[in-house]
Amino acid sequence: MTNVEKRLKESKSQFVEKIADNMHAFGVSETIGRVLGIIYMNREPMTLDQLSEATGMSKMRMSQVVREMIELNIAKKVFRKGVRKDLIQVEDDYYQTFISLFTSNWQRAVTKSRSFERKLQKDLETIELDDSLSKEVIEEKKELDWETKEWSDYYDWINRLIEFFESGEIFEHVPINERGNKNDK
Amino acid sequence: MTNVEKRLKESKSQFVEKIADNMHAFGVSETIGRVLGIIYMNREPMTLDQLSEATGMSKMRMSQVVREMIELNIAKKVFRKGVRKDLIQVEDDYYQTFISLFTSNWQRAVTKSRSFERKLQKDLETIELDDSLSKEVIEEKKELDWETKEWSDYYDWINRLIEFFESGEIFEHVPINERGNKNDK
DNA sequence: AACTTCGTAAAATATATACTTTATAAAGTT
DNA sequence: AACTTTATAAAGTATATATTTTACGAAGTT
Repeated sequence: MTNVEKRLKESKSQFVEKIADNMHAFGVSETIGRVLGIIYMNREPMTLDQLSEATGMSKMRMSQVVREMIELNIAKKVFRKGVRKDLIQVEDDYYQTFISLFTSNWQRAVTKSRSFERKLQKDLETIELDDSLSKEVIEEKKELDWETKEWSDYYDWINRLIEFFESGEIFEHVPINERGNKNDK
Repeated sequence: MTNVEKRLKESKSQFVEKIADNMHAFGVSETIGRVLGIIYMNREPMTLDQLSEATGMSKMRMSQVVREMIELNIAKKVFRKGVRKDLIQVEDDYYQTFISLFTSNWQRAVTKSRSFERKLQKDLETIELDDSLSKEVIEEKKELDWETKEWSDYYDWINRLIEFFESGEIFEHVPINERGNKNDK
């Protein structure tokens, strides 16, 4: 391997580390970022064995990580005729990866919260107010009712925010700085 | 304490747990969310001692947590005449909290990345291409140059996204579902 | 100046998260 | 049917993150 080749390889691996680091900052495990970076730089889908080889981690761990990535919508399994092993392909658009990472996270939070919300609201509804209660207590009840509604609106907003990102509308208002296509450099 | 009062208190504490849980899902420690919830529900700024009492955690931990919250822009120390202890107040707007949480996180990632980006770009610039190199190697060098620029654009986009959120412009496109003011319920 | 009160740094401990090993089921091959 | 290959579940181990304990300096009080 020539000196230039060595240096390019080194730069490439630094780039992968940068992707890993970036994604880690955005709340997923560093390994997820590293695997994404490795497949991205490879330009071709990869198998669990190849990933295991490339990361130095166990195949089992790769299996776990890939599953997480699929849940996050930043990877998918692809089929190729004659190949028995799973081939994993990743999202190759930085912006889309960013969006998937956050919206799937937000979505999970919304879903989780909804059922709790209903439960709390039901609880509050069954609390009967009568004249024997002090002004302060009645006031507090009202505040809690109000907070619950407010919280519900908040989650509604997050839902609309998710849609705003996933539909791509965000790019109309925060446009990508176009630099031409990868293939006409 | 009457039965109603007990149940209200229970609902209130559940609400705090919900805030904690929600914020945990958004990448900060559960304790940060709990502290925010506690101060929020208290409607008044609180001291480290009060927080320690309310959470059952050490005062030292409260000190650490509050500092993190201040860095995240979701809390601040307020001064009150005659009070020596620090009084901690929190952001009381759900939407603003959401925004601060994410933008400060994104901002940190951008800052961290910028210096690395420059370093990598410099490295790549010093790699000289000459005719002895294969077509593949030259192609690979070009791809890396392209990726570096692409990555730089991506961070630029995140910066503009941060501004889009922090300026409040986001609310023009994903409006809050108005329900009137807290004080006219 | 000696004495408190308060906040936080540094080191030690506990808990949660990331990762590996071992074991097993499903599908493909002989 | 016996034998491989592949993926993943369950349980155990290691590493990272959250939290407490101990200690100390800065500012206020007597």
